[in-house]
Amino acid sequence: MWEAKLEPNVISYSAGISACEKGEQWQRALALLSEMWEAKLEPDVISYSAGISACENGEQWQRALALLSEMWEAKLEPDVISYTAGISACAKVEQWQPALALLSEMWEAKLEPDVISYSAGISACEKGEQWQRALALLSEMWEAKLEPNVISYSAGISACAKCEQWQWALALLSEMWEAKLEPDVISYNAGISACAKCEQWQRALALLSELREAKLESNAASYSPAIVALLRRRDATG
DNA sequence: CTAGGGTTAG
Repeated sequence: MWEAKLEPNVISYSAGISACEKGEQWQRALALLSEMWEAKLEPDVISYSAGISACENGEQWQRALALLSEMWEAKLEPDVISYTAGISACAKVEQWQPALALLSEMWEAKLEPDVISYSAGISACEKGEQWQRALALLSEMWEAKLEPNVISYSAGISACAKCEQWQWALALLSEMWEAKLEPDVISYNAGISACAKCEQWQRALALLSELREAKLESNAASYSPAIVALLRRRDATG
């Protein structure tokens, strides 16, 4: 654009930053942010949030946090989306403590985290194998009148699955029905995975049937854990 | 008109 004597604006730069998604492109994203300052095109909240997401994809969680600080310094108040992107950046690399710290920081900054922020936090707990904390976040959402949705619950069930807490995974599935939230394939698959990991193969198969009865389209992730559980049982029983 | 955030297996 510069070469064509067309001056890019803040939106063009933000789009460019957002395009720096894969692999090592986070460096390019950060370079674009600096370039904006040099060109006196002040990056806005969206440009920075896109930069934070680029850091997430590049697994650069500290740099994501650094961008959030930089925003405060530049008097560009990060919004709910900027923070949520930061939480995801931490989640991606299993940094559940900084992810939860960001959630608290949001409340302190009077930036009310929304359902997406909490779901990202639950996902961070899942990656960091903190199932109790994932459950705590779900309760916290209800208390804050932020109704968890199917995605929040699926993330919670995954956290239970990862930590081999099949009873809690099933409890969350029931809780969804009580809350009139219909579990989707992802919720079921996470539940099947939890049961399968704990050698609860009958329960895994029961969930698989439920999934089919609900006319939800099963996929490879629905069957793999159940098959693994059955194979383990076969090996165990000879 | 054109830009930013959350869920599943192994």
